[in-house]
Amino acid sequence: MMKHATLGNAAPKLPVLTEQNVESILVQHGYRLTRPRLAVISAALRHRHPFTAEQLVADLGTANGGAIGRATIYRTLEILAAVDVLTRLIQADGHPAYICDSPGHRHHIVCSGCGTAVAFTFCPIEELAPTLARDTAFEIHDHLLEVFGVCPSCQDSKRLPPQAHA
Amino acid sequence: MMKHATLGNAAPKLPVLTEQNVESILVQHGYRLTRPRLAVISAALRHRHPFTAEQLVADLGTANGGAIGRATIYRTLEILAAVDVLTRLIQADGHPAYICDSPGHRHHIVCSGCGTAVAFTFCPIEELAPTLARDTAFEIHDHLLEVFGVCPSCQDSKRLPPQAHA
DNA sequence: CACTTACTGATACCAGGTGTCAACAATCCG
DNA sequence: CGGATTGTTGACACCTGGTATCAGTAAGTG
Repeated sequence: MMKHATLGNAAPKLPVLTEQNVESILVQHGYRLTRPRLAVISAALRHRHPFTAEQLVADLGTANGGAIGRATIYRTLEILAAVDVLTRLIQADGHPAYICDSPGHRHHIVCSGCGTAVAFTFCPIEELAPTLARDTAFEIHDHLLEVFGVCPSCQDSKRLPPQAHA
Repeated sequence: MMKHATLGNAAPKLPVLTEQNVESILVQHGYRLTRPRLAVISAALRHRHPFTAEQLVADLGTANGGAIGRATIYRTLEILAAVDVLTRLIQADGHPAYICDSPGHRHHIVCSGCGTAVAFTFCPIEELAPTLARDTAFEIHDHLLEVFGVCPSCQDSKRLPPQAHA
């Protein structure tokens, strides 16, 4: 068994999501393109690692140079998740974070060291669901799956002589 | 492929966890058996569905008849999870809840209607992990998996004539 | 350009949870 | 059994992450 020699796309060739992509998706869904939303989109896309909502608040919030309200940032993240260009994931410490992705069902493997997340499209629940539904008599509607581990570069830094400067 | 005709134990024959079990497990791990802890254990075991920490606070907290501090309740839940008799799971609405289980790796399928959770021991990540590790070069350490659906009895109530009294 | 309506930001609030610390009480030891 | 020791407790303050409200603002439309 276990014929899935590849995982859909574990690391390579994820289509890049641009600001233009996101903007047109928003318009297609009937959302207005406002200055605060554009700023949130731009900031979210700049992050290559998962980021927390409060990080965006720190970047863009009225407390700092920015002029975007906390509520607006949360609302915009919610919209981006609703149109499927943003994934909300749970980090190893249990706290939520967000990451921009092209639309489509995917899960993430998240590094407990640096937070880097790699998406994969293979979903083991799809094949488990029928058995599970039969055995439990539940109707299955959704699931939550995150994998936690250590990324290659954090593995390397751990292997270094422990005489680190800190 | 897909030879798992059963899921370990999806619904039947879960060994029952008693107060005595939990108490001896705690002692084995070097924890003291205090009056507040016994009360939390007893309250937690009384719940047959997942419960939130704040529910226990409502049941046992100093605000009500009880005399157990909020912090103590949270700390005790943490201990019970550490010795593996309590699972912290995430409900469909994203909020955490707790449920008592005999020790062992398991996941839950949680009803979005009534909150009922059914445990299963089959873990699809175990077989996925090697492929994932190879494809991403991550060291895999842990994972989070919850399945959401509707339990048989909530399916029934939805099927009833929609002239509900509410 | 004016108007409709979605959107914004300030503020207050909530849930869920953690840190601190003096008082307390399980257990150990003799 | 009677302390002493040390893990544990409860009150309290505080924190993160997020939501509700609502008057004011600005996108998009004709």
